[in-house]
Amino acid sequence: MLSKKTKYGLKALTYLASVGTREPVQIAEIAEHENISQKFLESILLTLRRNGFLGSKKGKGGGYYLIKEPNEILMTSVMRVLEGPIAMVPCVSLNFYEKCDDCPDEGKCSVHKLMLQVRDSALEVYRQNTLADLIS
Amino acid sequence: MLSKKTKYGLKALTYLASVGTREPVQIAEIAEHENISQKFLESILLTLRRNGFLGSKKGKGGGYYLIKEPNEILMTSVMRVLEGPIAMVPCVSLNFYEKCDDCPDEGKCSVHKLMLQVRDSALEVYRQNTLADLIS
DNA sequence: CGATAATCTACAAAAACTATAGGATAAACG
DNA sequence: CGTTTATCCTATAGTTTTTGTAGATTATCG
Repeated sequence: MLSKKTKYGLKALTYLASVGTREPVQIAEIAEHENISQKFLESILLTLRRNGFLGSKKGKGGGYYLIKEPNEILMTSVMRVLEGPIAMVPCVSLNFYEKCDDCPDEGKCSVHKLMLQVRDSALEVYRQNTLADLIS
Repeated sequence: MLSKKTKYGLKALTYLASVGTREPVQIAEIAEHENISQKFLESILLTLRRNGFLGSKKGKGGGYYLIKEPNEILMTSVMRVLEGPIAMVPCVSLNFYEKCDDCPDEGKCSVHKLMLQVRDSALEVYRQNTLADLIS
């Protein structure tokens, strides 16, 4: 299942992209427009900022804004930051590889074999989509 | 992330398929061979049986065995039973559709748009793989 | 300065996952 | 029969992850 964190994060990014301008948008405005708990959204926007997707401005007239063009924001990187590894198993992860304790030979592991294909197909989708592609 | 339940369930199915015969295989043997907690595996095999993948036999010489040919067991059905819906969001699920509370218009939702593609690509992988394909 | 809005840490509630316990049931076998 | 074997079944406990909430702090604007 997709976490609410990812869902809300994606919606927030989409909203910021759809606004068009680079003017800061307040958390409250995003939260209200997308029906998200403001405090929860707050923490999500914070991680998006720390990972280079958003800029922020404090105080009156402050808020969050996109740092890059929507068509430069790949879903691969967004998903990795919000949802974590794209692979469903660490042993097929490109960026977060880890060997399974229980598995003596990855080459013969059915789970490995299947999840490798799932990872590749998901990766292709995320690579083909930028934030710009998700705006209707 | 793939749950351990799914991982272990897949491994158990693979093991039963690789054995080849339709002779019952004891839980203990599967658990030992695949490095799985026996008691946990027990509950997993039970749900696989209840969902029509396995047959079982009690008492001496008992155990679990495949009911169908490995090439007739599609990963779509295995994954749905073990892991749940293939879609990452209920609003793009074929078998478990549910509308989002927070989303006024699915057609305009960026999450919906992206997850629809992810579902389709995952579905294609699962449809192309039977249990027989996962045996090396 | 006073109001506004993001920042940050810590923590709490809820849900999901990963098992474990222990008896019930059924089959095989002598 | 009765004993042994192995699955069946329910309940529950422990852990981790998710989903938030609280409250004080810091920066900015006018």
